[in-house]
Amino acid sequence: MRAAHSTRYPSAPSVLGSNGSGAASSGSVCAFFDDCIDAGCNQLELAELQCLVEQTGSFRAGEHVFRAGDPFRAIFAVRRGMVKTRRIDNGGREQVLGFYLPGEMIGLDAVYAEQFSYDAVALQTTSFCRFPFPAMGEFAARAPAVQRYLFRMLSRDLGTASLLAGDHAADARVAAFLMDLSIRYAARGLAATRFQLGMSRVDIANYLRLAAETVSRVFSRFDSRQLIKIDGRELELLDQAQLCAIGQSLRSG
Amino acid sequence: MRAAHSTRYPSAPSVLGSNGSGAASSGSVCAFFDDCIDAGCNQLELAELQCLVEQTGSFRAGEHVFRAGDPFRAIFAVRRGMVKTRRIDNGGREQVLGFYLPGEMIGLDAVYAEQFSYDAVALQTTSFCRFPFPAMGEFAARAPAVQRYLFRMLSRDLGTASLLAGDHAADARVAAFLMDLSIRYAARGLAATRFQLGMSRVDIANYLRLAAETVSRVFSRFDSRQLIKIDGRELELLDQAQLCAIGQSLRSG
DNA sequence: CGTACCATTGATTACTATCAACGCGCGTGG
DNA sequence: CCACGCGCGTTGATAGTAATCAATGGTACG
Repeated sequence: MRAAHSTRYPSAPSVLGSNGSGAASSGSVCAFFDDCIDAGCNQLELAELQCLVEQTGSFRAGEHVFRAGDPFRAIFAVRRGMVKTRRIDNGGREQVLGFYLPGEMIGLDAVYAEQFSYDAVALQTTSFCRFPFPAMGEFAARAPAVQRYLFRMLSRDLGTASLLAGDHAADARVAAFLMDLSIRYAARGLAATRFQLGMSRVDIANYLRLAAETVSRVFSRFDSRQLIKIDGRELELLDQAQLCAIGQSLRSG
Repeated sequence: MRAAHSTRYPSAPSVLGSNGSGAASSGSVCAFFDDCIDAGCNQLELAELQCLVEQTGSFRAGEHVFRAGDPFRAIFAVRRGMVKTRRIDNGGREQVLGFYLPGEMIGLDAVYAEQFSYDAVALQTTSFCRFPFPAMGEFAARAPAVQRYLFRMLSRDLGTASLLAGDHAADARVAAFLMDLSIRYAARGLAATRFQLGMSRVDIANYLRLAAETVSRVFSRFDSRQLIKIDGRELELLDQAQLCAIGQSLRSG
């Protein structure tokens, strides 16, 4: 499987410490730095990037980080907490577009647009690194590696979107969803087999285009099959191989 | 990939000569030129762009334009015919990702990647404009308008992908699909209420994540409801307003 | 002229949405 | 302090919809 959000990010944390700034915790704080290093940013560029970034205060659960229609002024990278992005369709119904874990970036696709096309809502107490524009854009224009990186992230999101859209089996979607989370946690050096899924069943269901009851039932089924152990939002993955298999099979063998 | 791509754009689309014509896009051959004009490319840049483009020979139905894994060397814009993009998942099943009409561009998301992530297959006899890289990339780097345009197209694709992913009602998906086609034909100045859908029911079904039989049934239902008139692959839209409504309503009112 | 492939239609099955009821934890306010 | 409401999560019963299996006719192509 491709793993929706993830692939690259090796567990390359402390590389940043090289240019002074106190070593950021064990898990890296921000995808941007890591990936910039991978992408070949030189030290000068990296230092410049570091000067650009700001830290936001924290948002509480339910608070908007930005709304659809807000002018685009910055990219956000989650430092702590969790965020969902969503859109409200013409019928007034919410459509959850994605979840963002610590270290992941939101708002990339608005880089060259004038405004955001969706809401970002904190699911827990959440804080960010903020990369302001147009300063950031100018920087990117001068640093090809950054430019390329932005593009690649965009392309990646594009592939991701169509991923969950694909299969229709509820089991498959949920399994793929769990494995995706696991992989993304692992990519940041966080616990990948035992973690809190920070969002409600309703949000998961909406994201996967299922009914909340169905999600709940699938969880129960997986639990009784010893594939996972779930208690409220506390999750443990017991058989990743099989989950992965379920996630891929629509109906084949 | 055979075919003689050597010519230098002989029958240049008349739209290009529009120093002040304003003829706009009535039957323009290639989206790139039109949109570049909209995006504010100056004449110098436009002329340069024209030098870069090549024409490909034609591909027959079933032939590959490129395959997943092929090194990325160019963006393709459909001149005539139709193309589907697809991916083969680990189970060996085909997943249709999209269809491309005359004037539309394929391969954008590979701009800064090293290789294509999906196959492109001609559904009919199809020919292309070909924008070679890295020449094109260097050009884009020098022309901010082009750069912005590429990004915007990428973002647009991203939004589109999640569009069809959303709802689950077969009627809604098919209706949205038809309206999407219609709008895209209209955008290129082609007949928008009466056209040939160039792909098989199987491809449509795969794209919409439905069974082929279901697509067939929905067509029949729409036909008997006087929403469309369909005979084989010849389609006429009789009630676009209602189709649009069906396409958006999942279950609201 | 036969062999695929495509499209349509019918019968049956399987899955998931929906409706409904219940328990739980939490914050507010009486 | 406790009652209450509210959002969340689980589970059961039911119904609707689309997948699947199956059969048929049309058409393009060698």
